[in-house]
Amino acid sequence: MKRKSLEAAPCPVARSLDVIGDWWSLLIVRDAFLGRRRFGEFQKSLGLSKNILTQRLRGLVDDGIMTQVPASDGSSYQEYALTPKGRDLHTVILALRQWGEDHCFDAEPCPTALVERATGKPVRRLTVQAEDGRPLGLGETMVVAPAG
Amino acid sequence: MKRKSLEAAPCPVARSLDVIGDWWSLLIVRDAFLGRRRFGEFQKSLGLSKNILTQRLRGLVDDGIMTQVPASDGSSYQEYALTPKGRDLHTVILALRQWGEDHCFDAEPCPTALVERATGKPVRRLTVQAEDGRPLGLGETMVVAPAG
DNA sequence: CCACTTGGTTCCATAATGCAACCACCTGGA
DNA sequence: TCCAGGTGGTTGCATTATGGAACCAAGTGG
Repeated sequence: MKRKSLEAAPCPVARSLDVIGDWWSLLIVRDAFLGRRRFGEFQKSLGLSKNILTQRLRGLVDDGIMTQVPASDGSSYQEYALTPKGRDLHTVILALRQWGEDHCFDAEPCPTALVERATGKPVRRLTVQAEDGRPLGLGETMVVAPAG
Repeated sequence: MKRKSLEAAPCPVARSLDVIGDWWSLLIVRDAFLGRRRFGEFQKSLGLSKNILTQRLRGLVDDGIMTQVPASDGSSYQEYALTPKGRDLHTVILALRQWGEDHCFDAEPCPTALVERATGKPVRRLTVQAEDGRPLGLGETMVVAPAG
């Protein structure tokens, strides 16, 4: 009776969620985007227990999303850094961020924003677009099996 | 010792994950995008047990992501349909899809693709962009607190 | 009116989570 | 050099969530 695995599912969404779909992994990745690299930083920031953090970090390393690297401050500790595969989660995190900004702050205003570092201007909103850039609504897309 | 709630977190990513960050909710939403509407359809497609599906659907309805509507075939059963809030998850699902296509099909080719219905051409790749459309790498963005 | 489908609920065993205590190694200062 | 504290974990145990199966009521089709 273990948790159902989706790793063999044909759908890429299911496979992604099988890897990063638990409660903490994406938050750890988000923290890594924010520059956090040390075990203690993640633990303090997320407020999760250390055994769970250990499990999750190990999972992220096993899945090639993060790697352990020597600490940048010269100490003999190790740090966790995103791999290219982990950095590719940027759009996933941004999509979640924009949805949360729109729908999870009913009363209060959302206290943070993602901006371009050079200009300080907010990042452009993600939209589903056709090949040529036309915006596509929900009914204008479909999922197909290319080489049935 | 219940699962830690992130609903009061200041970060919109955390709040999003608090709502849709469990193993099944986003997959149900994905199925809804694919046109599935009935309890039985979700259950057969996802292969999850009915009690869990009941819980998740109830949660999605409570959170305003889906609603129960009278069945479209005239029977007295009910169906589950996405609300506008649920439809806004389209970019989140697409981001997960693209990441999965890139990183979760090492050996085999990914068997499905999201295409524009009218043309059959694949949807454009999501990227993080500046206000004017320039692509932004990971180091070119930062999170700020607008009205500190 | 009766069999079958649909959409659940209930019960129970098992896995995941969270807290706290513990521990080894590293580091910095006296 | 020695020891206090920080870092990065592990272990044990209580509590929750998950998953499977059995059960059940209302709807539906013949």
